[in-house]
Amino acid sequence: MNAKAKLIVVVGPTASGKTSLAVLLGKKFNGEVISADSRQVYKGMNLGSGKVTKKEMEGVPHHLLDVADPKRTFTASHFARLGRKAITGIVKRGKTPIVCGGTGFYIRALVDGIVIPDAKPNPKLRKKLEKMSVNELFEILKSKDPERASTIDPKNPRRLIRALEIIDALGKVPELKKHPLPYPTLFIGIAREKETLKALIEKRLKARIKLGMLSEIKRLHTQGVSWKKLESFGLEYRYGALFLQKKIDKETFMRELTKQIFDYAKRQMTWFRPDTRIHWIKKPAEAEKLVKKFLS
RNA sequence: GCGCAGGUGACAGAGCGGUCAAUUGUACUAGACUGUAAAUCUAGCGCCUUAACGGCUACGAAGGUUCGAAUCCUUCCCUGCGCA
Repeated sequence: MNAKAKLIVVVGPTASGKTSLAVLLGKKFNGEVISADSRQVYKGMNLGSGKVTKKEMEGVPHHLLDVADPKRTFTASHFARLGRKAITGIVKRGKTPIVCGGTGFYIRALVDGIVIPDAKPNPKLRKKLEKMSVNELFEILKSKDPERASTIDPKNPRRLIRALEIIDALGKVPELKKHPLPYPTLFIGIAREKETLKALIEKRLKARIKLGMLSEIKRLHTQGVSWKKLESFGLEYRYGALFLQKKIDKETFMRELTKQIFDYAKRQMTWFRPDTRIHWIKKPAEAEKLVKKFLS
């Protein structure tokens, strides 16, 4: 449609300041933000997921927030579909889409357009397969689709089960294909020293708790989100749920959660680090400069 | 001062003559990622070596016994508990 349309992607570990950078860029460069965060898509999960508030948006429209019900399962596939739609809309309006988030897989699915095999989650089959050992699962996979077996992590039950699920629906796991978005794309990554990040994580966690993060979790539970589900969301929701059920005490809650968030940040970096397209910046001004040049 | 127990890698804690650079947990570090991705999974973790069934230094310290010691003996240092 718009031959001149360009895309900006902001990534970085949790608590690095992506949200405010995206808003800043949105304001300066007439953009709209597409959140790429696997937890912020859920309604009612605000404080625990670090969702931007209306006020913090400063008038910059945000997409892909509150698009899912936490009682149901939302996936990368849904995200890619909705994200694509949102970006098309933004481009049509003559504005610049800014994808911003910490979920590497979602960003890859959306921006690089990896074609996720068209096999819906099959809870019945999953339940059955979950009872088997990794070795058994791997043996079955090897006999049914040796190609996928040769590339898969043979010890990861989740991957194994999904592969078998795809085979159940499609016969075999299709070769990985990509349909990237057709826009020139600038990748910006927020770099943070380990110690700095640690401090930011601690500070942010304390602030969230003060704002009522735990009552938010309690409310979700009251509204019908099971403890089990909340625990599966990880981090704030997992440890918050454990604490509210009195499975852990306050001290353990704080200590473990802080550590887990930091570990998560490291995992995020493992994901982003090898991506050579990313321009790592330390200050918002650097990002501004990059974007200015990129858009001109 | 006497009696008993004990000192092991970042910490906790196994090992009690060879197969031990030393089980395990935690911590730490790195990595993977085809519809759960804040999830799920993997690897490394004394030093040297690209790596090794390779070399070196190691189980409080110093000696000793033995073909061989983290493991046995002696002395010393330190810690805990009991009695003075």
